[in-house]
Amino acid sequence: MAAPKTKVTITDVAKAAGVSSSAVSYALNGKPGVSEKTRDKVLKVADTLGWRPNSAAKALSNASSRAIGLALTYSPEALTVDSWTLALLSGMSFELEKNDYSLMLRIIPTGGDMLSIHREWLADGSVDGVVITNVEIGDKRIELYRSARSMPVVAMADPSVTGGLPTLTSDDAGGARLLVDYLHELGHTHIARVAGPERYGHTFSRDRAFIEETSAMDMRYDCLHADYSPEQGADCTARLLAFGDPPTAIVYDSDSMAIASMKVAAERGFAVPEQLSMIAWDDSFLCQTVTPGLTALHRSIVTAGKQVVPMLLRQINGETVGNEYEEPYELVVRDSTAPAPVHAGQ
Amino acid sequence: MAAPKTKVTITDVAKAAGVSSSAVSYALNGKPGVSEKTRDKVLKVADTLGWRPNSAAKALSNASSRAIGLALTYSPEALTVDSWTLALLSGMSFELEKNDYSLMLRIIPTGGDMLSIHREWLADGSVDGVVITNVEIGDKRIELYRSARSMPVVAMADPSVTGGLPTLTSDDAGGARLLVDYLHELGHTHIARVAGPERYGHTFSRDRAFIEETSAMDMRYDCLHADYSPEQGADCTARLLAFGDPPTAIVYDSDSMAIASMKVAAERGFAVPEQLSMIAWDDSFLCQTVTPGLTALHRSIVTAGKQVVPMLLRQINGETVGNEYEEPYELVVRDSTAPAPVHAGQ
DNA sequence: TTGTAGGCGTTATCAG
DNA sequence: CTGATAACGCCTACAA
Repeated sequence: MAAPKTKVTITDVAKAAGVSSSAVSYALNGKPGVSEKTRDKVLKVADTLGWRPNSAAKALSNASSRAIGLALTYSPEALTVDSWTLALLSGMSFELEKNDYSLMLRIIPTGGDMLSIHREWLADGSVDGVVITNVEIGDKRIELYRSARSMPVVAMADPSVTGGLPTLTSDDAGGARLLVDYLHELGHTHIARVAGPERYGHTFSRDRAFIEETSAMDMRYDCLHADYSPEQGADCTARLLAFGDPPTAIVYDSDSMAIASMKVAAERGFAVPEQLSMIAWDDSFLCQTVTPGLTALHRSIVTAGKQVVPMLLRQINGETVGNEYEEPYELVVRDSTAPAPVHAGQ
Repeated sequence: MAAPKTKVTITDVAKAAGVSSSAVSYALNGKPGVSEKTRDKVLKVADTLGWRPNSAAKALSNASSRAIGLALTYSPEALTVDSWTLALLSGMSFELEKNDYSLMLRIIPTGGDMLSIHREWLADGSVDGVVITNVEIGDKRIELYRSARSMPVVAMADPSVTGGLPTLTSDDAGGARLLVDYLHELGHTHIARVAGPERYGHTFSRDRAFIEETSAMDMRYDCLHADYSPEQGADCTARLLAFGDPPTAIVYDSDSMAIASMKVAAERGFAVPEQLSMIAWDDSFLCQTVTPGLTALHRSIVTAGKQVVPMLLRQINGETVGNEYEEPYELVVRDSTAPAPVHAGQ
């Protein structure tokens, strides 16, 4: 077959088929208003001519771009190993492809002007819907979409920070309780956590749940906040272990911080898990491949990505959607956790 | 400020400013043909009205979408930790944002119909340019874009498989030589490699360079091909170590396979690096955080991503671009490599 | 310097 | 069942 010369339009097809352009449009879109015979002819001609709808013209006419937007923040250090982002992209893409939608991805440096991207999307019609992640407390994006009310949105966050926008929530408080209770059962009375950035809503949810649950269990709880980067994770661990009375277990808000910290523990002479238990919040292949295997709080980000898309599509379709919840967290016990060490003299 | 009611168009601005729509267009695009006074007025009105150009209309009118396309393949297992992909996305996004371009990302399952995505892009005008990665030998995409000649493209691959399309190449052969020579100097005479999928052009380049260089150095060289997944990486390692006469050094085509294999080596009783040296092709934070630290062949994928975008933009701009080369590989020696073990009795 | 008119490719309306 | 015709919002000759 010959390469299609240039762009072939619906008018070309109409001309070649000897019908009007509207007949072609009907035929091509499987709509009534055209005879079977004409339809077949048009389809055949369109095929041989290699016609494809022009996306811009379609978008202009329908006021729909068949794309959804995702704007992420880029932290040069932390991103290199961020399995979360990639899993989300995969999950979303899987559902988007099924529905003939594309993903408009924008990644900007941390601290960049993300809000203007959303303003653009809100006004220029280049996306039919938007997913918001890493929602901060008092997040401007929430306010923006809330006041506009014209753009399908799903926020992946705790409902307490999404101001009534459709939300997909992971049970962070439940996860925190799961971890605290597990460590409590192992006899730990002093635990610590290296958390994600304090400004994020999910970090806050976890913070609060940890405090509540440890206090209910009468455990001592220390918490340091980092940016998910291996470096800061390791730093925080070093600080925690330098205490006169260091914790006997540390929970990390990301697998990368946990893994980077294993080396620190080893260097400081803390045997894992005998003297120090370590747990990663969010599981990945790394947790199972590292030695000792890292006990982790598991959830499927891919599944969350798959879940968020239909919520968007339903809105685009004019339906109202409420909040949904991700699969619950699940504790995967490996080799990095053990009963609390018995202090000499106790 | 009040939330902009609905979409505000150029005509609305014209009406509000009391001028014609073309005057508005000129003013907004900074083109001559309008007085300073009018321009200022228009700009002011547009701003207060919250006008933003409609992307579809603009695209239709200019035949330009200000988006570039990237279609990737999704392997549920391998993707979870693929730092390569994310680094590429970051690098590309960084440059794209600077130039006011978006990234159209499509991820499909391995074995899916990627070609039809490209046919779509070629015909529907939804992207102004395309980046092709993981080029296979005899890749249909190359043929497609070569015969169409209408779409700006950059292939990230070896020029030998890109059929004359503009190409960004990493010096895979050079990297291979670097590794072989390094291991040779350490006294290794029998090395192995767990490579990526055989169908990829870059795998082939490495394969050939390894064979040539090891043969020149009079070294024995074994090679197994895997899919970059930790599982297959570990499997291959197990097989290699089960030989009666196992290699004393193994090179992995991805950091994830290398890391997953460290556990296998330990289980089989191979001390790293004393009895077995391990090297990862492509460096990441994981390599330095793991114990022992993994010696790695380093390159900046982020930089490559940054490099590929201008190549595309220049083409979009009508310029002709040739092949370019990524920064050379650099060997980062850590703790997983050592002189070849001396055999008992030698 | 300004405004009018036509085109970009589709979809949708409304006569025939 | 068909085929003009008018949007969609922007750009750009071309006239005034």
